[in-house]
Amino acid sequence: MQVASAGLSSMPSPALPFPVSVAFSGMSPAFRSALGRTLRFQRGAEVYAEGNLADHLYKVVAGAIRTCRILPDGRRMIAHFALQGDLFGLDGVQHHRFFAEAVTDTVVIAFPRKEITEWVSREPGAAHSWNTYTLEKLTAAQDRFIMLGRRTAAERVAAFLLDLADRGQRPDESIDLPMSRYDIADYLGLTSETVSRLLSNLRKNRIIAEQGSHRFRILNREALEERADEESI
Amino acid sequence: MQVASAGLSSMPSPALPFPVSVAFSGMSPAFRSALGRTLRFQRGAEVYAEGNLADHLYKVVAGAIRTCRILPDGRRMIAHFALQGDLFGLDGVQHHRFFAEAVTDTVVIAFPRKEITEWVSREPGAAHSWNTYTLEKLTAAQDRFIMLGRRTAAERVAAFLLDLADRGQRPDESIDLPMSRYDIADYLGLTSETVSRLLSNLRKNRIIAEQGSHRFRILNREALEERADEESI
DNA sequence: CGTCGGATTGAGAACGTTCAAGGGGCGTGG
DNA sequence: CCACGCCCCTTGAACGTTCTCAATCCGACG
Repeated sequence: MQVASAGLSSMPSPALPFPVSVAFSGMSPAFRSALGRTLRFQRGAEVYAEGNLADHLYKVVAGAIRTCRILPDGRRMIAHFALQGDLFGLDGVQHHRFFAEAVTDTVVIAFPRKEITEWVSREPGAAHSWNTYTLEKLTAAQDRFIMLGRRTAAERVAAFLLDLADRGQRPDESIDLPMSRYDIADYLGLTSETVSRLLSNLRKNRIIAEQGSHRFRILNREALEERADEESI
Repeated sequence: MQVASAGLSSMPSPALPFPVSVAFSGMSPAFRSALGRTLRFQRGAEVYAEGNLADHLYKVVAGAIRTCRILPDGRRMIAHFALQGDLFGLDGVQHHRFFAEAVTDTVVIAFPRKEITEWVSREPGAAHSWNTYTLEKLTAAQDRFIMLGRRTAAERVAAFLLDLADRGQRPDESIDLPMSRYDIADYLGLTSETVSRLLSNLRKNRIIAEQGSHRFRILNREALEERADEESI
């Protein structure tokens, strides 16, 4: 499993001067764990449960994490997919209001929130960086309201693929979908059957090409963007 | 129009020591405007447009505000209703990504964000308060994902009424719905007809009683909570 | 008293779900 | 190495919830 350069460096414009923001790549495991503890999770393993004390923030080094909630009747909603380089764990003030699981075998670094708080109050500019980061997250969440409230199934799936493509940043427009159709459905507020049908439809229309059920390549980005009804800002 | 005691006091547990947190009620307009500018908007008037510089934060003194976005084909989504005492305007890092309108005739106070930033960096504890506030907003947004992605129309309407009842804090379980059925629909990801039908249904089942189309009273809170499928945490 | 915007109600259509069956990939065990 | 089983994915058909279109109603206001 490839280990990415880590730290809290996926932060906003003024890169976070938090000590962990240095690249971890070449560091010894001992030093790395002094800044943030490295944890490994097997596919399906729980990182934290709903209700747990939210005393850490996590960064995905490799793999993928989903944060979910399950309703009493079994309906599940996925709030967020954290991919390589993404932070997660900000789903509650005191206690986690979602649970987090590994989508695939995953390596994360856990940073005590206390340290972040101290860093924010200590370093000049840190408060601004941190604030910008949470504000960006808030803004992204609001965009998702529109997705879930006003977009059709086809638009959601197309937008999801584009989002993954942009986050993946692969040169050849290939998309790695580590999660199952069920996961995608629970992220988009659909059913796995609908997701499957819509992916098939995109394949039939030569907009995407399948390379195994968890890897796609965008053949016609323009058409995909049209289906996502991209209205930027 | 009744004017509430104002300031940024609707903030998290450790009340914000931002200068404007003092009650405005008895102050002269001159002094009030030195801290935050008081603005009045007629029903339907725009507070800010999508794309405007997000250089202020607003507090509703009286009335109600909606923050919305409209898709190219006319579909509209309302991200947030700001009622008496609520803050709004945090819908973008640099520029507003939604527009804000007055639902009814409304009085708001506009605080320059610059002042808030300065206050956060100046006052001890302010950073923590502010951070907690944005984190609470982020958490609330995540809860809304479940609402929009996994709840039925009936559950959404019931939960919406309970939310308004709790925010309104009226002793007699009466709910003031300043917004139209269209607004409610665009907030819940439904159509106005569906909202209307479900409200009629609640009325027929003696769960709520109508007191004019913009005021309801909860007759049977237990039944309403059951329909909202309340699963706390 | 008439007009207008919003609210309500009905009927039919559509989108997405549900239920059901079949297929395929992968790991495990024989 | 092959067979089996387990997921997960795919596809089909029927169903149901919600939307769309349309008519009517109601209350506020001139």
